[in-house]
Amino acid sequence: MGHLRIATWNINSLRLRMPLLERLVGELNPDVICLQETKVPDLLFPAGGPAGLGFPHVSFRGMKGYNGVAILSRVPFTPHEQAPDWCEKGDCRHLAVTLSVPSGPIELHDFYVPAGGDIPDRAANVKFAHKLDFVAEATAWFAGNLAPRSVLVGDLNIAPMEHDVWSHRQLLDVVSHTPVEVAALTAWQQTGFIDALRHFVPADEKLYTWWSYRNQNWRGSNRGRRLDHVWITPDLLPSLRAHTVLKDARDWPQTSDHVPVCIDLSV
DNA sequence: ATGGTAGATGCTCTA
Repeated sequence: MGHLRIATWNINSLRLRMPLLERLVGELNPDVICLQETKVPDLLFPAGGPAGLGFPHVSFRGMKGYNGVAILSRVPFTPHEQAPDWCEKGDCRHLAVTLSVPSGPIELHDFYVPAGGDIPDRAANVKFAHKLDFVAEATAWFAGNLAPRSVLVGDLNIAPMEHDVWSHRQLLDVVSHTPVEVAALTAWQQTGFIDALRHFVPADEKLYTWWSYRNQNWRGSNRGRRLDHVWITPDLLPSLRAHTVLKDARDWPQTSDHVPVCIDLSV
């Protein structure tokens, strides 16, 4: 039996941070990398880059300037051709593939959920409405289409638990931790997923994957949030071996405000 | 209460 390490990272511009992607490969040696905010149109995707890093299997969906997701893999996969167009915006926030591993196929979803703007009010802020609608659509879709042996990763832009943020009280009205968002994300997860990171880190322990660019003393003040997630279906729980939150990546030169996260599965 | 930074873009948006 082998192992499969699946990493997820909001890279915040793939072209700018190809050297950091190489560093990620060197430090974590993942078998699969799911990226968000690639910010590169498909025609400009650095096609030879992933193969040069040892990832010959690539799927990507990008657009000019914003959003964009990509899956890079050492193991063969089949891309899903028929993915929902969430909120009918065509805005490149989701990719799915079926990984071919010895124990059988694993379905992998890579999501970049809308950030939602600054005002946590659906009526006053169309970006917040979009975020809630996106999560509701995803919830409905997974309620009817969740496959066995599924892994869902990505920047979900919601920190659901009290200790997923530096101050539960102070962030209750801050987009990413409002009760309505938490309820929405919880409903999505409850379509059939286990929170793989919290399997390892107790609920009363702080766990963050993002620290704002606006706080240069990010480690000292440690005002982080857990916006990046790894969910698995219960049938994969016996295979779940380890997790990593690569916090030191937040100190890499010209890095993303998110850090890479990964899990190890026995396959 | 405010503003702080970053990336892509092109005289501003998104995060």
